[in-house]
Amino acid sequence: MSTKHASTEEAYRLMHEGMIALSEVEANGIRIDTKYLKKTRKKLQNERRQLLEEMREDDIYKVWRRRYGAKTNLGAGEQLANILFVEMGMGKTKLNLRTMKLKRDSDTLSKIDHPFVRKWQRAEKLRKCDSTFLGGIQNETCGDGLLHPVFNLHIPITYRSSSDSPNFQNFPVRDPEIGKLVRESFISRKNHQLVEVDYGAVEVRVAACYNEDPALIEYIKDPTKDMHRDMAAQCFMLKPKQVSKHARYSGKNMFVFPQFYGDFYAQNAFAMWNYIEEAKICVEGTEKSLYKHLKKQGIKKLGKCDPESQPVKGTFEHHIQQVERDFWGRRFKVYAKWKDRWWREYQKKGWAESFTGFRFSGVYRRNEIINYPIQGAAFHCLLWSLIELQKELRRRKMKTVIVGQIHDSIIADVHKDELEDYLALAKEISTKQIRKVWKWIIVPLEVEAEVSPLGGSWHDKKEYDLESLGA
DNA sequence: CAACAAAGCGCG
DNA sequence: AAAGCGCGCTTTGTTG
Repeated sequence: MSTKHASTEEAYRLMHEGMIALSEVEANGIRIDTKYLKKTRKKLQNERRQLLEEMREDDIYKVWRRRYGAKTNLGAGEQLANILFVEMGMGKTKLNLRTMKLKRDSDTLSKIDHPFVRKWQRAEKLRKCDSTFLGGIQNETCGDGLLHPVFNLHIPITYRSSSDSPNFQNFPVRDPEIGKLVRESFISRKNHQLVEVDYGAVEVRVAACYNEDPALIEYIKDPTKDMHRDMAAQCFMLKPKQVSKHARYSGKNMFVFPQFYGDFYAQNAFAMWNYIEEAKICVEGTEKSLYKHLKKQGIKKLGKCDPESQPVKGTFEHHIQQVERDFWGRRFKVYAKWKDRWWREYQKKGWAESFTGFRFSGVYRRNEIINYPIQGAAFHCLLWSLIELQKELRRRKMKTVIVGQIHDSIIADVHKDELEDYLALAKEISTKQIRKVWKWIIVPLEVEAEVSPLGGSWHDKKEYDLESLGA
């Protein structure tokens, strides 16, 4: 391997300075709309109460009541599973043989077509939103309206960070409705606006630094190429032009990323099939569902997706197996070789080391020892940038404060007169300066920015064109 | 009553 | 051969 690695001393220094920088972030705090919290929690609780009332009118509730009597609890998933799967024999689920409990996660329940189950799922979603997120924020917000989430560097075995009290790193965003409800709680200080700067595909870029796969590097360097679109096209047997936004999303999050993290075809096929069935994904520019399109291409069924049995020809599972074979055997074969080499080296030495000088020693599984140094080093790019950005804000006596960090993004409360300076600075540090210090970064880095309007909330953030900043 | 484990789910 | 990973938080249900 190259000599471009950081030393253990440098790794220590990064942790030391990182912890100091993050403690400043923590001290800064993020402003909370406490009135909005109160109002919204009440609203959620009312809607949930309404749903529970309606559920008590359903015949399923009668069965529930007969089975559980005074112990009946409409919030207990275990009870629900027993009612649906044992008492009423609706649908199928799996039994955990160790604990003898029935599975009742949202994928399982979604397959049961009944209004009672829909209401139950909705009620649970509202409860999680209310108690974990809004409640968590409310309980930790100080009298001055500032929230000070804690950031840790000494906990994750990957050498990433974690956050608690409350966890600032898992506020909803994928579900638009819940994301809005929660993120409207976060507002800017007076004359400030919330700004989120995040690295684009930093894990993939850092992975490319380790494996030096020419095909992967080409995808990163050539802006006209799009790996996720291409993989979606291959998975769904489309031309690249026929790949819709949703199809690309599926290719990215249900094939490419899981594959990079060591998942395997059966799980990918299962997830993608469910997604196109439920979300009714179409061939781009037409009304034709992907489901139908695949049927026309000779793929009529999903397949068993059981790791024990070989996939049957003509199933989606079999097709995705072929795509996987092509992915590692042809497209990214240098990456595949690197993974084998990395694993063998680790088995020989008993440890592996990240580019950033952090050592992973102890017992790891194959996927872990391959992923952690990538995941860790990707976060260290963010941490390094945060440290330097913080230093520069202080040096320039700026009013802008960094208020949070989410693995590959930095959230700041930026003074209205400092917006352009801040964005230019953040971009310069995190894409240019870092590469002068860490020579192991052999591919370009990119950042994207989202800015919320003055007086707006974290939810109101809009894409900001960094190109418009000029040199 | 407190302490704990398990399940589930939010994010990257 | 194996078949993603890491976190934090809440609720339920059990145990002592």
